[in-house]
Formats: sequence, C-alpha cells, structure tokens
Amino acid sequence: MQLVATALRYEGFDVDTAATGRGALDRIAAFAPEMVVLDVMLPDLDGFEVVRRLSADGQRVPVLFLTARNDADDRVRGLTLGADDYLGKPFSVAELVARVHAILRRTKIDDEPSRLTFADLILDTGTYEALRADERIELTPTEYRLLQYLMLNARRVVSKSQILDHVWNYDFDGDASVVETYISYLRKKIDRFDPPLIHTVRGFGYSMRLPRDH
Amino acid sequence: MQLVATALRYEGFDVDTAATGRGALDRIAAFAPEMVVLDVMLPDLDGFEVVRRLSADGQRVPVLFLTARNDADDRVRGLTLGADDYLGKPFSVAELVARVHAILRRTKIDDEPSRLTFADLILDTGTYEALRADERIELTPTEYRLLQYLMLNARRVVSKSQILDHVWNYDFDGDASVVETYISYLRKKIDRFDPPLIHTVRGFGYSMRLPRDH
DNA sequence: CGTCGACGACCAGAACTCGCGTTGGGTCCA
DNA sequence: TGGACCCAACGCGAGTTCTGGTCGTCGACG
Repeated sequence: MQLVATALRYEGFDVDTAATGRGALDRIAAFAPEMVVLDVMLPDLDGFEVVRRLSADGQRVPVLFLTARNDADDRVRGLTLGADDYLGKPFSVAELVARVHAILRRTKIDDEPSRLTFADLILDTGTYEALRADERIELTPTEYRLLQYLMLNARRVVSKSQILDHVWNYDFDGDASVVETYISYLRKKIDRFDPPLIHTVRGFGYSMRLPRDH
Repeated sequence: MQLVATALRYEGFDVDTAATGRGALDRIAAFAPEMVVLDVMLPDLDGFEVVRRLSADGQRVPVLFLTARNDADDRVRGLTLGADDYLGKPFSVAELVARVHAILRRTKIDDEPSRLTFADLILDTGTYEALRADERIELTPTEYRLLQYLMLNARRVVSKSQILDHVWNYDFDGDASVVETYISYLRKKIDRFDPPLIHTVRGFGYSMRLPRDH
C-alpha cells in the first residue's frame, strides 16, 4: 500500500511507513504520529494485535483500519479494540483522505467544518449536496467525489490520471475517458451559472478556478 | 471495552478509563466523574466490590453496569447495590448512549429532553412510542433505535455502516442489508402519512428531512 | 497567409452494473 | 405460539462505463 503514503504525502501530511506489525510499533514509538493508518493484513502480527499492544503500552493514538471488503467481523473487532474508523478495500483515495481528516478533526474536538467552499460554490459534506446561487444541486457519488477533489485542489491543475487515482477506486482499470464524461456531468450541474469554475487546461488536465480575464 | 470510551467521546463526553477495579477507584477519586460505566467482570475486584467501596467511602456517583448476557443474577445484584442502570452485553452504541443520557438527566446534570421531534413526528423516549398525525405508533426495539438515530441526525445523511455501528449490537456480523429492511419497516409505520420524512440518498445512505420541492 | 491533418476534448446515447425496496420465510427467544 | 429479527431473492431503475461522432485547437506545409 505505497499508494496510501503517497496520497497522504500529496495532501501535505508528514508520513512514515512500516511493512510489518513490529515495524509499525517501532515507528510509532519513534515517530509519535497524530494518527495511524493500519492494514489488518500484515506479515507478522495482524492489525488487531498491533492495536492491542499499543493500548497495553498506554499509547493513545487514533487508528484508521483498512479491512477486506465488507468484512463485518474485522470491522467489529477493530471498533471494539478502539479503532476510530475503518475503510473496506478497495477504497478511493478521496475517501481515505476524507476519513483521515475526519479523525484528526474529531480528536482535536473542534467541530467539523462540514462544508467546502470556492467562490460562490458550496459543497455540503453533511448532506452530500452542492449549493450555488441559492440552488440546491444533487450529486451522484462519483460526481460528489470528483467535485470534492477539484475543490480540495482549487487553483491547481490536476491531470486526468491524478483524478483517476484519487476519485476512482484504486483497482479501477478502465479508460480515462470516464473522467471527461464526469467533468461534462459536473459542468452541466454546477457551471450552468456564471462564472464558469471548471476549466480545461488542454494537454494537462482540469482546474477549478475563477476565469482569468485578459 | 475501548468501544465504550470511543463511543462516548464521540458523543462529546469527557472520558477517562481504567482496566482494573483498583484502577477505577483511583481514577474516580482523581477525576471526580459525573457518572461511571462499570463492567462487572474485572481482573481484580469485581464491579460489585467497586460499588461497595465507593459507597463505603461516601462517594455518591451514578453507576451504569455492563453485565454478561442474560445474567439475571448480576442484574439484581447490581441494582440492589445501588447501580442506577445496567446494560447486558452485547449492546448497541445507541442504547449505551441513551442510558448514559438517561442517568445524567435523572441526576439533573444533563438537559436531554424526553422526546425528540422532527416536523410533525414525535418520538417519546420514555414510552418508546412514536406519534404522528394524532396516531400512536408502536415500535419494536430495533425500529425505535433506528428512528432515534435518524432523528438525532436529522437533515444529515447517515450511511448504512454508520447506522450499523450505532444502532446494532456491536457483535452483529451480518451485512448491511438489514438496514434496508428496517428502513422499509419504519417507512410503513411512520411514512404512511404525508409528507415522507425518511429519504434515500442513493449511494450515500439515508436522511431524515422534509421533502424538497424542486 | 491559408489550408489540412492530427490529436485532444466534449457529449449524446446505448449497454451494462449494482444499489435499493420489498416480500416471504426461517430461526430464536420469551 | 407469537413477536422480533435476519436473510435471501427478485425486480426495477439510478448510476456508471463505453462507444463513436463532432468540434476546436495547433502545428506543418504549400
């Protein structure tokens, strides 16, 4: 899961990694992280054992578990042992990042800024709707994740393959043209108003920004 | 039972924990909590002994007991010893939180109302009935917890896995489709009237809100 | 300076997948 | 025995992906 580290570094987090359970315990002791992302499947100790030893040592660190898809048993064991959240594979990076932010927010006890804004566009993360010009805009799950990704990277240009990596499940092996299709859907829903916020940067990708006039 | 601490922290309570009976007595003396959640099974002293020593020391703190499944004997002992309530394992987070609020309400530290309302729907948390359009609606325990969870999160979208975590017992290992079944039951009972209050947000979860007119 | 070809982007519509609602039936207690 | 709970299965339709035609842009070349 190099992917996880890469994605979180890209988000600006300071990330350390370990390949084994014992390695993780070492790194956690040395690195003193604000939170831990832990795969249940590890070569030596499993994720649960790592959590158990952590709490036995009196370490109090929030844990996000990565579990096999739909494995209710893993989920329960994780939550019972004190994991703060879990995520079934395959997940999308957008979702991983959202959960990590949610955990950090929760542990800092400042209540969650449940909306993302750019210009006059608002994305409500509590209802999964967008708002623009006093209109409520319903989004499908993929549209929502894409818009969230664009807004988190406002003003930056993101390539189609970056988008695929972050918004789609990591095991998606289809064609990059879906991105174009979804950009088209989003434009119909949110760029029906002026000014347009989703811009094509030909040959590079897309960018959410205000139009430059010149 | 890290789960208990995690759930209550998430609800906004300030929580301290101990792993043993003696540890608990120490922490209670130092922390001076408004109430105590106490497992009957502890490595050294059992829960009853902890309560006995507390009252011997003149400490008056409300106690919620966690007992083994179906152990009527434990329940009786707990209550006669001055516990304020008990909860058999496995319990659901919703129930734990409700009991904690109930105890705090009784001791006047909490201001939780005994009825939840949304639009013309009323949920009486004392009688476990719902009221709508002058009709009394009886609910099964699971229906009640589900409705309560939806009403506590009114207008927000809650996912099926959030619902499972809060409404179902923590050792439930079935799949999320039970949630759909219970939503269906609830709709038959309370959304038989207009307007519908339980809404599906496809791909995200469910939300209790008034219908929006586009 | 104008034309042409190539490539990227856009988007409508078809095809397919999968999430959700509902129902009937089985199981486990009290 | 009845009620509460959970599961399995089916069908519908929303959501997602793919296909292919068209348009716009840019560089090359006459």
